[in-house]
Amino acid sequence: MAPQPLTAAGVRAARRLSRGFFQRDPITVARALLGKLLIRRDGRILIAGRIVEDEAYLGQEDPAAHAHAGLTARNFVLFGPPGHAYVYFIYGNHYCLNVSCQPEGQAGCVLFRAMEPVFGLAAMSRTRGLVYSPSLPPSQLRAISSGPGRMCEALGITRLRDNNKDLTSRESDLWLADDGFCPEDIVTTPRIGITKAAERPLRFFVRGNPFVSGKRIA
DNA sequence: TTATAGATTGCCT
DNA sequence: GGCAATCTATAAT
Repeated sequence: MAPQPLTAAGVRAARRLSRGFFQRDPITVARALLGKLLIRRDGRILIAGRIVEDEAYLGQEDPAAHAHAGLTARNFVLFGPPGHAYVYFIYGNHYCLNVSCQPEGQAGCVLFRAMEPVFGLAAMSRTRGLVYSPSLPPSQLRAISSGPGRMCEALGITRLRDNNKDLTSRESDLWLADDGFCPEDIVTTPRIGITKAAERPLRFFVRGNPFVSGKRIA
């Protein structure tokens, strides 16, 4: 299945999500974020993807969450105001993007795991070191942004550039937006790639969407 | 000060 | 399917 592309006008018309959207518990926010657009503006270049997979990480009571250790120099964004980007470097190679949830002082976030590229596919592919053509097979289109590290690379997300950025600010070059799209069916599974609290059903994805990471399920 | 595991990916057999 | 790459936070000397 090929991605469902948007026009530049379609991307610009989408309404930016406000702080109140993120000022809720991570499970509610994670579910609500599926189908929303993640948009980057790089000068005159616009890049956008539709969120199709994410995971909720709770506060200090969640052993798998970075907030579990309490407030540190690395995770301070999680304890700050909602709607801010928490970016960390993992395995010496990749960045992962989260958005902070809950009122200020309360930790919690959503990890973005995969998006369906909808605008700027050539630019994303270039950043990913891939060669783009509209007629690529699904397996190669998936490689653009299915996976937390791949998504970040496609959007040019780094810790230096984006950590602690307010994604709800009008000036931000990275934001989330609602274009009215609503996923029909959401699947819930355990989170991926963790060992602690690995049984908790806190991963969510759009059923049947080919850009969800990992093996094809449901 | 040194060791190790980690919210991953891509290349190898 | 297996495993190396390669940085950082945190635990262990």
